[in-house]
Amino acid sequence: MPELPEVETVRRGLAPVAEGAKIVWVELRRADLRFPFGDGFVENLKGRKVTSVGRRAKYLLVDTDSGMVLVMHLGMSGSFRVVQNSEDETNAPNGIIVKHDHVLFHLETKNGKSAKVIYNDPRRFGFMALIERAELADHPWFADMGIEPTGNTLDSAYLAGKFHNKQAPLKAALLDQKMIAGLGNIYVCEALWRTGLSPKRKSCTLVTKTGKPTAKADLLAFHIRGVIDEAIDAGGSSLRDHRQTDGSLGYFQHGFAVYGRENDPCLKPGCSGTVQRIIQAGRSTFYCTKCQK
DNA sequence: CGCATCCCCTGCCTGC
DNA sequence: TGCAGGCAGGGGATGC
Repeated sequence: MPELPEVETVRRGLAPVAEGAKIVWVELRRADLRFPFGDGFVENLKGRKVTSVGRRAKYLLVDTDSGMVLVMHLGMSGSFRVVQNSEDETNAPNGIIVKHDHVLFHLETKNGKSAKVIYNDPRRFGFMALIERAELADHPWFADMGIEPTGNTLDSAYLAGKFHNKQAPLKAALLDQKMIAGLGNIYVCEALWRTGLSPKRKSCTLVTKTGKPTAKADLLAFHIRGVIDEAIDAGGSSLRDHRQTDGSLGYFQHGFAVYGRENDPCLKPGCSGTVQRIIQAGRSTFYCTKCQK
């Protein structure tokens, strides 16, 4: 599921339960996800208090009172669900565990109630690690990371700086987390459609000879922020059966203009084009060849 | 260095 | 019905 809006939705679901809670114990149901959990993963979390639940790009950052941060990435298929003590395992015939539940965080919330936060990940492309807060910025996962596509930090001047002399197609450049951190396949396709830019176009064509952003670069920055903000407001997108931490569904997938709409008519008013699917860097790109140039 | 290709893993959908 | 093939929202390693 997770691009930035989905991870942010997860963060907002976990924060009310986890912030201020004590981690009573952590149950690993296998030795690794994508990577091993690392030495001392369980021991260093046990008995600690969660001070905040944050996010950077597609990473969840759970700060604890030991000064260590629980860093979690959902990969392609990771999800969390929260089980409160009122819906205990005694109510379920086979307990609360379902297939691909890999990690259980047993919490005592700030209200003194017990709760479990359960990580499920069929494909196991997700990962978790404990990192010292002071070392986080220099960690390889974060050191070269680009800016967030939310708020007002992303503008055309930033894009111009990154795209100057860049030969890579726009699709590849926008997926590169070193440029903008948090964009994924869906929202790159949607932002390019909104802007009327071809995903195959060379990135440097949005920069003038003197290094200034073109009008299209202005528009692209505007639409990247817009699509991300709208998706967050919609609770993210629920593809297949992915759900939020409380089991509810996001609904931004109903707002896709091109993603997953191969051979369907372009939705741009006045455009008679058809949405095409091509493969770029091994992944599907959806776009309208008529209005995206 | 920049860019393209392939891979990690499991599940689901399609077509034969 | 069964099975093979293709596809999936992420990121990293490799090779040119």
